[in-house]
Amino acid sequence: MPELPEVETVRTGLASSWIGKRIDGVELKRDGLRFPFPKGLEKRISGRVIRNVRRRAKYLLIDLDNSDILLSHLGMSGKWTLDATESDGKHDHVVIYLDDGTMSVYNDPRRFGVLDIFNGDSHKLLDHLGPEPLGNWTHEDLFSKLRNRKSPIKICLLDQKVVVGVGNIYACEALYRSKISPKRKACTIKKKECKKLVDEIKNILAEAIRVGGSSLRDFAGADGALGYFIHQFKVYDKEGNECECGGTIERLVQSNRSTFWCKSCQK
DNA sequence: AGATATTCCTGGAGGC
DNA sequence: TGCCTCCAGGAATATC
Repeated sequence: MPELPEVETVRTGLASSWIGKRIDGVELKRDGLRFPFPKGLEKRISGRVIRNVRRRAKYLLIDLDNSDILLSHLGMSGKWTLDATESDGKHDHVVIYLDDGTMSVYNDPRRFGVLDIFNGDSHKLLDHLGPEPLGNWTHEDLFSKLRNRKSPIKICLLDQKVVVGVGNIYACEALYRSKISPKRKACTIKKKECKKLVDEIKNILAEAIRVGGSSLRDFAGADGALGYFIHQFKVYDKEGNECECGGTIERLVQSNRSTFWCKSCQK
């Protein structure tokens, strides 16, 4: 379940392995993932040199030397394996051959991922995205986005127009740290609470990136598979556990998604 | 425009 | 053992 920190960690891994390499060939083992692969993708990227690997929200952006940009989203179960030794796994969908003789394999059992290519600064999947939480995102910005929203704060945090990169896990954890109930209508969150929430979102994402970065070697695994790592969570998937305040962690369903929280200390 | 439900997909867990 | 159902996740899409 890659959220922003996991994607950022994958970006670091891909960058260190890919930048400066030329793509000698590409093999697509199916028609597409969540969307069909663009027509002529193999021809379009073969021979190109990778200039940079960037991230926007949970999207990986791979800059090629002809200013084309390859876009990769891991969906929920996507994984890049660098320096792979084989590429015939059940859910291996894309193989990229680099000029150093290595093979990078994209594996994704659930196929919620995306692989696309575009040129210019506009892409349908990127155009509507909200602010990066680790950029100069402020509590004033969050406050103004929430002021007319009647849905629960938890749901708004998952809305990529409000802020990007925060998924189900970090939304739960950030609300817990901020002592804000996930059920609160977003428009009732005070400016001071937005400040706390923004601070905690920045904190937990930065912490997770640090953990991912420092454990990149282990996290990458012996086979070089970049996926997601296990972070220490306080409430996520901890239903029934005792909270530090003495209360009990509970699970509730909001818009068909699990929310974990402590009724005693989140108000 | 905002809110809500549905959709994609597979694997793992739990029930019987 | 095997089947069935449910659940997890991101985010576009459709519908109200």
